[in-house]
Amino acid sequence: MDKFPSKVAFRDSICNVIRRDLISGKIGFDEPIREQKLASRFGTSRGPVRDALMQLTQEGILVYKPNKGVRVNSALTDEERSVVVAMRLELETYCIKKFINQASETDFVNIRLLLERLKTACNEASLPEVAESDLALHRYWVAQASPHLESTWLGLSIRMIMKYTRLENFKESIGEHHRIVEAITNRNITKSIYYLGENII
Amino acid sequence: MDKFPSKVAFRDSICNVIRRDLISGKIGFDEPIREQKLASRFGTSRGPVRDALMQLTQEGILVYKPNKGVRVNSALTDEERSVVVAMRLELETYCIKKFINQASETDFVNIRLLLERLKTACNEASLPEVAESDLALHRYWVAQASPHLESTWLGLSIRMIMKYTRLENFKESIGEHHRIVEAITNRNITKSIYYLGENII
DNA sequence: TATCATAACATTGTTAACAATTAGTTTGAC
DNA sequence: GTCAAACTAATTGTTAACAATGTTATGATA
Repeated sequence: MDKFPSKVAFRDSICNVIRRDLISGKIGFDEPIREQKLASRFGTSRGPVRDALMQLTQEGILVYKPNKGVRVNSALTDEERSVVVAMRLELETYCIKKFINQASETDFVNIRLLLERLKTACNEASLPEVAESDLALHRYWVAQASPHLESTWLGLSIRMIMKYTRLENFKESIGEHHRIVEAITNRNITKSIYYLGENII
Repeated sequence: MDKFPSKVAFRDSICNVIRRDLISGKIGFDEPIREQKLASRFGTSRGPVRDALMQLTQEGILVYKPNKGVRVNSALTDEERSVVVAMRLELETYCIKKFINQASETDFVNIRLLLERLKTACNEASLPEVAESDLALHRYWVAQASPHLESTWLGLSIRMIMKYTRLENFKESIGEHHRIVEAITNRNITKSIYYLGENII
């Protein structure tokens, strides 16, 4: 039975676990997802599980059919994915600009920490962990710059990752993010956005 | 006590009603939303209401605080709104292109019907009804072209509307949509997208 | 009167039981 | 042997009760 940090709501924790299972391929496309199974896995009742599934449905990861529960959503087409990429780039570009203008030294410390975490994950070659720390890093400046749009951003990013990860070239990923973080901490907007564009494809 | 078409899930109906209340200003910003109140209004228990609130939270309309429930999310800043506009335009442009290439005569009949509904609403000057039929029209080609991205699109569109409606100039709205629909039924991609860009601002 | 602890209340979080629906399996007529 | 109807099991949908948390009102004390 999985355990959680105490204060976080059940549903969020369940969401995170399911996301990880999806990224790591533990749950296949079009595979049905059973509420009771998850409930016993997490040691809760079906209530919080339903909340979590509802949330992931809205994120576009899962798809819901009345009286038949949820299943993993089918993958985006290549065209759809490129639209999603463009939208995410639009959003994240705005966030990075804003973040660079408003970031404190503490923020820079934090993103360097997140970068370290990503590097570690890459070196350990653990795909779910890489995906998670990749998202966590990007998420940091998004959340700082525009909490309003954080959930929008998350939805886009998850769907991008689920289409095909591109996260298996770990070395590249380290380099790309190192460049981005460096440019940000130098408050160089142009370079930051350029490197971001190279990363988000 | 509000009533629903029988086959639709409770949560979706509740979502729709809340969305309408928000657009029409019935529920103010930062106003708390009580589960029990909604439950008795809809004649259900709190369960389905919670599902609906969860869904709207993920849409970005509501915001959730642990143990304190949900409240209406604060409005986007002007900058954030323009980012959302750009994203929606990106997405909907793709959908219209695709829609024009794949649409059947039935589809054209349907969007003409939806256009009529919008015109009627505009003439009756009922803001919630205008907003709803406006969304319904756009939603049609989005859903046809890319069901995968429908919920993404909805989230963006709702947040746009909530910032400020721009829907009070009913006459303009009729004209704009008339031009879009005409261009689409002529399968003229260039014009369709041009008029779309004039409409989504 | 101002302040703080405490008790009443209101609201959300969780659970388990029950209802409704769907999926699967057996039965039986032909 | 095949198909359909009836039955059974599995799953989701809904509900009401209870637990945990947050909010407000009360009252004693200084």
